[in-house]
Amino acid sequence: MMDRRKEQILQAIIEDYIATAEPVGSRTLARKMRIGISPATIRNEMADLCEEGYLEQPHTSAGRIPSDKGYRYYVDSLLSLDQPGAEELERLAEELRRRHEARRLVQLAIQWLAQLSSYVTLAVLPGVSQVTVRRIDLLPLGDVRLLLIVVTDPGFVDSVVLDLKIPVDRREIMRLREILNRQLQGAGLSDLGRTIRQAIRDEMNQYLYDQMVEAVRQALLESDEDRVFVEGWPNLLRQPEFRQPERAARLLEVLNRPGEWLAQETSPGEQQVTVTIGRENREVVIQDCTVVAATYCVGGRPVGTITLIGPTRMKYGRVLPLMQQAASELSQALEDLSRPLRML
Amino acid sequence: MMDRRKEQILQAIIEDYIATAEPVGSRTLARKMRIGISPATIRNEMADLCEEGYLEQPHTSAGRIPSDKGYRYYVDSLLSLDQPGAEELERLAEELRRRHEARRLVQLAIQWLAQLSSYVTLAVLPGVSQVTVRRIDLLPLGDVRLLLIVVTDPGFVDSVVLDLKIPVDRREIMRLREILNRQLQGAGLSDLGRTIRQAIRDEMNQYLYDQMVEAVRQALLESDEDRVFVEGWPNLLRQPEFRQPERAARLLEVLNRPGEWLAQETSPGEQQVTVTIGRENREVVIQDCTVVAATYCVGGRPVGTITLIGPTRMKYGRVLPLMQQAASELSQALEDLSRPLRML
DNA sequence: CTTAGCACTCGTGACCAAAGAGTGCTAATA
DNA sequence: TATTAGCACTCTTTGGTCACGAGTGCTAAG
Repeated sequence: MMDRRKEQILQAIIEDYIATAEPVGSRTLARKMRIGISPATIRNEMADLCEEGYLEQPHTSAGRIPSDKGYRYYVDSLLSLDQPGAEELERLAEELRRRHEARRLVQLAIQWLAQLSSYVTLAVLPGVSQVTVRRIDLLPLGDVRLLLIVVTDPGFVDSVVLDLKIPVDRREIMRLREILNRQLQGAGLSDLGRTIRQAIRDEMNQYLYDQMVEAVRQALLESDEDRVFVEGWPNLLRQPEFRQPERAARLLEVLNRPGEWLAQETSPGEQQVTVTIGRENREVVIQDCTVVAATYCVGGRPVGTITLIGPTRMKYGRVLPLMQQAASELSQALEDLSRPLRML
Repeated sequence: MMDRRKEQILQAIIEDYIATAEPVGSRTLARKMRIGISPATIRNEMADLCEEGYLEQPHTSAGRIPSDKGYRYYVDSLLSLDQPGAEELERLAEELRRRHEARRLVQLAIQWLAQLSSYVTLAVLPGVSQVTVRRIDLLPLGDVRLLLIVVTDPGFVDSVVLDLKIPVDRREIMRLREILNRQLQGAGLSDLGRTIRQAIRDEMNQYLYDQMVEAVRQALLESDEDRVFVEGWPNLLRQPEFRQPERAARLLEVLNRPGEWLAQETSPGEQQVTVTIGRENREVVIQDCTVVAATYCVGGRPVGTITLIGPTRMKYGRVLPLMQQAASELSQALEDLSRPLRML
C-alpha cells in the first residue's frame, strides 16, 4: 500500500511544500523529480495518497499539501537529516564552554536553537523536585533583612530576600548559615521545609525557626514561577503561515503562558527528541503547529526540557539534529558544572 | 495662532483617533463635540491645523490623522491624565513588596506595565558603572572550579563560574573570600579589576591573582550583556497598526536587539517621564512609534530605565501615569532593598 | 466669522469576466 | 496492467469597471 515510488512522491511533495509553503501540483512535481514520470501518473498516486490521508487539498483546483499524517510518515520513515555545520556546532560549544551559571547555559542553548532554526524555542528549568541543595548562603542586608542564596546541584543560583520581624546580629546569621549548610547539603528542595524544621529546632531559637520555614517556603514558590524561558519571538512572523495577524496573535498569546500547555505536551523521561505534529498536540491553539521537545539530563536523569515550536510545515531535517545537539551539549555543560571531580 | 477652539478641535481629533485608529472627518467630529459648531467651521480649522503641520491627511478624501507634531502638542499642552485605579496600584505595590531579588523586581514592574498598558515594555538594568559591590561569595564547585557570586548594591545577584588551572583547597578559598569582601565592599564594579589586583597581590599567590583578575573581567562582561528585559510581546499584534505583518516583523526584530537603539533614545539622568514621538526617535525603524521612558533611582541617583513602546497613536493619558507609577514604585522597592537601616 | 450648499476627489466594495493552475476521467499506448 | 496524453471541469486569482460613500475645498449667503 506504500511502495517505494509513492514514498518518493510523498517525500517530494512534503519537501517542496516545506520549501515554498505553496500547495504543490502534479506538473511542477513531475518537473522537479528527475525520474521519467508523467504528471498523470503522479496525479493518480496523489489521489491515492489523498484518500489514504497523507495529503489534503485546500480546494479542488489547488495542489496538494501534506496532512498531519503525511508529516508523521515523513518524520518517521522518510526523513533525511541535515546535520548542522561544523562552525555552527563550534559556536554552541564555545558559548557553553564559557562557564556560566546554569540558567544562562540553558538560555544560551535555546538562543542558539532559535537563531539557527528560525523558530521559537522554549526551555523549562528543573523543577523543585529535580534539584538538590549544594550550598546556602545568608547575607545580611540590614538588621532585619537577609538575602538567602541557594545554589542547587546542577548549578542554578536562586535568591530571595527575607524580612525578619526582629533584628538578628551578624554572628547569629553566620551560625545559622553554618547550620543550614551542614544540614542541607544534598537535600532535595522539596524536603527543605521539613529538613529545616529539624535542623533549626535543635539549635536555634523558636523565632528564627518560624522565619526560616516561611522564607524557604516562599523561595520554593518563587523558583517554581518563571521556570520557562522563551526565545526567538521575532522568528514567528517570518513564517508565512503566521502572516494572518490573528493567527499569529493567538500563538503569541499561548507562548506567553507556556506553563499551561507545555507540561501536557512534552513527555518527560524521554531521552531522544520527540516530535508532536499538529492535531497530535493536546492544546487546541497549537494544533496547526509542530512541537519538538528534548530533555536535558544531569547525572543521567532528565531534569528539564527544551522545546521548539513552529508550523507543521517545518524543516524537520534541519531542526531535529539541532535539537539533538542542543540537548546533548547542554546536558554535557550542566554535567560539567554539576560534578566536581573531587572535593578537597 | 492656536486659540482655544483650535486646541479643542485638535484634542478631539487626537482622542478620537487614539480610540478608533480611523481617520476622523469633520462631520463625525462635529457630532462628537457637543459644542454648537458646524462641520464646515471644523473643516476650516482642520485645514489650518493641517497647514501648520499638526494634522495630516492620508489622501484627499479621507479624514485627518494627527502628525507627530500634533501628538507632541497634545502631550505637552492638552493631555489630561488618566490615573490608574486603586486596585491596579495595589497590585503593583503588593508584587514589589514581596521582597524579591532586584532583577526580579524590575521584571515585575515592566510586566505590570505591559499588562495594564497593552504595549511592549523594556527595562535596562543598572550598568557596570552604576553599582557597587556589597558582598562577594566564593563557592567551591570542585577542586578546580569556583562559583563567584557578586551581590551589588541595589540588590542584584550575579554569578559566574571560574575554572582554575590548579587546585585550590577549601581553606584557601575561604581566606580569599574574606580578603575579597574586606577589600571590595562598596567598590564600583568598574574598579574591581584594579582593586582586586591590589587586594590579592598583597596577600595571595601570583597564580590566584591572575585567575581572579581574569575571572572578574569575565563577570563584568557577562553582567553587561543581557541587561535588557522585554515584556509584552503578544501585545504588539493587538495594535491595528501592526496588522501588516512586515511592519510588525520589523519592529519585533528591532525589539530583539534593543541594545543598539535604546541607549540613544533614552536620556538618562532625567527624573520624569520622557516621551519621544515618531520621527523624534533616532532609530529609523521605530519612527512610527512612540517611546516612553522613565528612570528608576537608588539613593537619589538614576541607575536604570524602564521603557514602553507603542504606536504613535498611544493612550498617552493612561500610559504616562502608569510609567510614573512604575518608576517610582520600583525606585522605592530597590531603595528598600538597598539601604539597610543600620548594620549591627 | 460662520455656515449651507455643492462639485469634486478618492478609496472601498460589488460584480463580472478572463486567466491560470490543477484535477479527474477516459481512452489510447507500451 | 501500468502509464500517459488529452480534455473537460472546477475553483481561485486577478484585473477592470462602476456605483457608492465619506470627506474635502470652495463659494456665496447669512
